[in-house]
Amino acid sequence: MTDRPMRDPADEDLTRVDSLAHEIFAGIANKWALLIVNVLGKDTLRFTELHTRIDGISHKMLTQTLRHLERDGLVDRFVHAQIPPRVDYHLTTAGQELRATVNGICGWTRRHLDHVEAARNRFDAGQ
Amino acid sequence: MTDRPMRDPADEDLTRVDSLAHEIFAGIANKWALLIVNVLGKDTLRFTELHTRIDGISHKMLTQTLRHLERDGLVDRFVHAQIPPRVDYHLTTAGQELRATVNGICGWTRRHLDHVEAARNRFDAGQ
DNA sequence: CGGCATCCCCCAGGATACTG
DNA sequence: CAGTATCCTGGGGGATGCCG
Repeated sequence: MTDRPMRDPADEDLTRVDSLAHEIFAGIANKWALLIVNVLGKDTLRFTELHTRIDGISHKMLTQTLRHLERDGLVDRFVHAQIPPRVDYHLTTAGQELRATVNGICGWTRRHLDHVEAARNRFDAGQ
Repeated sequence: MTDRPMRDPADEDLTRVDSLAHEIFAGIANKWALLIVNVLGKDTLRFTELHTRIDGISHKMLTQTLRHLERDGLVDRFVHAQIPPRVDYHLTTAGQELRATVNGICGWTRRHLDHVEAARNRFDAGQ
């Protein structure tokens, strides 16, 4: 938004709010984006399929997040010229690479359900 | 909030909004939580150190997110009985495990700065 | 079916200030 | 220095409706 040209890529840092790196990171580090990347996996899914597979996401957020991922080159969008419309989504190579590490977080979550639950009980017990 | 007892761990699914897995995942899948985990790394840092290392985070969000991570058993909190107060934060074993994959996302971001920038230019060019 | 625009509400989260 | 509490605003995000 503000004009801030000629930024040296070397000083791009995730922890600098005004850096490109931080901005890209922030756009990905939210549950809907990560879930979409995870659910897409290696598949090619159409809009409605994603919508049904990702419980709780609104029509609007799905569209919006998919646009964002497409713009950042994580998702390819294929529009079939037919009625009714059919639009397919697929992870790009870069998207696939991200998916690999996102799956790590998903896996971690599933493996630590009990750990977290126990920690919460302990924490809540001591106020 | 709603009483939903006796949930079979087997049907815990990240994509079910009312599942424990989704709730835990959602609490972690946001930029501040991930950045804190990343910045903490293997170090032991006090509140102020975190605050200065993570540009842009407010006092309130840092406290709040640290509490959340502590409650979920990702962060250990050490309060030194002294004046002025000194509070140290350190990743638990579970936190370290998560950090490994979070670093993957951070690394991915840094490696794909150019890719994303180019994709954005292409996207914006075609409207 | 999928996209986009509109309306609108709620709360995430920033700013500020007071304690121990 | 660290934590908690209060206030207040912006925009995230849901609901709805209309197009191609």
